[in-house]
Amino acid sequence: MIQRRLDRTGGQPLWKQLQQDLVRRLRSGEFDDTFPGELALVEDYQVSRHTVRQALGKLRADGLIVAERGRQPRVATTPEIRQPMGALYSLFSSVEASGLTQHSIVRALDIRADGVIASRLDLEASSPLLYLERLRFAGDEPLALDRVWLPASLAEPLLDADFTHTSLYNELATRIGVRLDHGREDIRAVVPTPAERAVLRCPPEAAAFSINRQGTSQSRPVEWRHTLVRGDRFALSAEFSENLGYRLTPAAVQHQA
Amino acid sequence: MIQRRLDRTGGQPLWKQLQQDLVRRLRSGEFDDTFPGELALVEDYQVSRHTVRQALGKLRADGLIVAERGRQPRVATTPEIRQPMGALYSLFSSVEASGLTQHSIVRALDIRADGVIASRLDLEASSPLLYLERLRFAGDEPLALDRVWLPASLAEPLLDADFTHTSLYNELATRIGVRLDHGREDIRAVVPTPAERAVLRCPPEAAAFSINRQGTSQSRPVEWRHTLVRGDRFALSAEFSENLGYRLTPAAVQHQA
DNA sequence: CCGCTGAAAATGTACGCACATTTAAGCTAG
DNA sequence: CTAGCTTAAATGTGCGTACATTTTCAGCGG
Repeated sequence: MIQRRLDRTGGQPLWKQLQQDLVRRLRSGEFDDTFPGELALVEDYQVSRHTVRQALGKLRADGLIVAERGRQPRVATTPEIRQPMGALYSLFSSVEASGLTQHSIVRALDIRADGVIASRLDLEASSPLLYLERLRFAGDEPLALDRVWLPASLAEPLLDADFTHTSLYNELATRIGVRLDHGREDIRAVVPTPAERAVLRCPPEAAAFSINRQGTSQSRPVEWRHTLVRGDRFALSAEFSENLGYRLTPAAVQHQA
Repeated sequence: MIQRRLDRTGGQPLWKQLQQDLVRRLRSGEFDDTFPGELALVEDYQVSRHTVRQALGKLRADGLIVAERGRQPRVATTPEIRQPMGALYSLFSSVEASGLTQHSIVRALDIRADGVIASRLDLEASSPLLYLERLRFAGDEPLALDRVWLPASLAEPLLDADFTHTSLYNELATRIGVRLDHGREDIRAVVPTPAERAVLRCPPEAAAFSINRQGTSQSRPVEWRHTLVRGDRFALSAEFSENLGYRLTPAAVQHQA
């Protein structure tokens, strides 16, 4: 094993550097099979076991690894169940879990200006925005009508992207290197308008979720989104406890209306 | 300072005993002015500073105390604002925050049996249940129709409680000593039936949230609840980030329809 | 009386050691 | 070849030490 070096000039605590380096290596998949033991890390990084345990303790507190007596630490199953995206993510992962395939019809993808939306993104009213409107399907049935506005200065490279099968966040991450780390959303129960009902092919007596959402990346507003989700087949599901707080979980999806 | 004793027979780790004792003393209000320093605890409990730090580290991770270099630890302000209750709690606290007063009309409070609900509470189908049905108001307008079932074996003392102004959880905590620590809920968007619409005084074109929820206390199912919330004036609001996960926040309430 | 300085105190970091307890692996006997 | 035992290895607990860094406070001088 290669001896790894840490910065001992006192800029950052050794255990913190070690923790960060382990997180990095862990995310790279290096430890998918086996996680190194404490003594191995002592050897590799040339620090005391005390320091190693301090770093591992933090990783354990974050739920990245699990450790037991006499047994080597292992990478926690479902490493990072971080709820990345909120209610929408929960809904779409519910569909995924139910075995239905998802795809979208792109109804619009262009650059336009909208003063109201721009102000919600902390932009000048005249700022150009990339606008993406999709009708999202779960299986053969429409699931949601999704409209997103992003600053064109940031998102213009996505103009030629194909959004019929890939997610916006995927494209944002891979092509622009922007990852949402914070957001806010409002969820309302509404009755869709006749026009919306026609697009979503809802039965006449169905309600819907209306979700407004602002996503930010490093404190900068990156997206404003409005999604209308059919309420007759999809539900939000959540679990909460003292330790874990409030967590959205994949819900059951009714295949047939 | 009195020397305090810990059990050194190996039943439980010293740091855990210390942690639990400190939590106990902390909750009793003993440390409201000043929290003892590490060295003081070393003296009091006759353990090493390492052990004391291990216990304090846990308290700090739980957010009970805050510590800084060179400064004595202090009891954390707002000790535990844990999101206790999920979507419903969020909705009702939104109303509270908007300045509207809340009260309820108790439509039913009795003991009855319901096989379906009982099975959801992991009880025999014939088990008696305490049933509470309330119409909850925000200001002068109905907000939600709330129906709760609890095991009668547990909740029977609540039969003579007055639920027009106090919350169920309050009564559960003070009169029975049960506090919910875990729960699961489904949130659906629905169109209320004409009967429901009449009770809630909804406009004809309004949708509603239908929330089903099971609450547990120490792994034992304690309540099953169904709440129908008017969707024309109330929304769910949430914030999410990498650090804090998904947190429901009080939303704005529209006073006028 | 105010402000500055320096000492004392407190926590943070880092090292070392020893032993307990549990798991995993290897080895032996049947 | 398998079952059971023994041994090695790994983590958990607990103690000690030393020094760094920061805050607090007392004392001193202006």
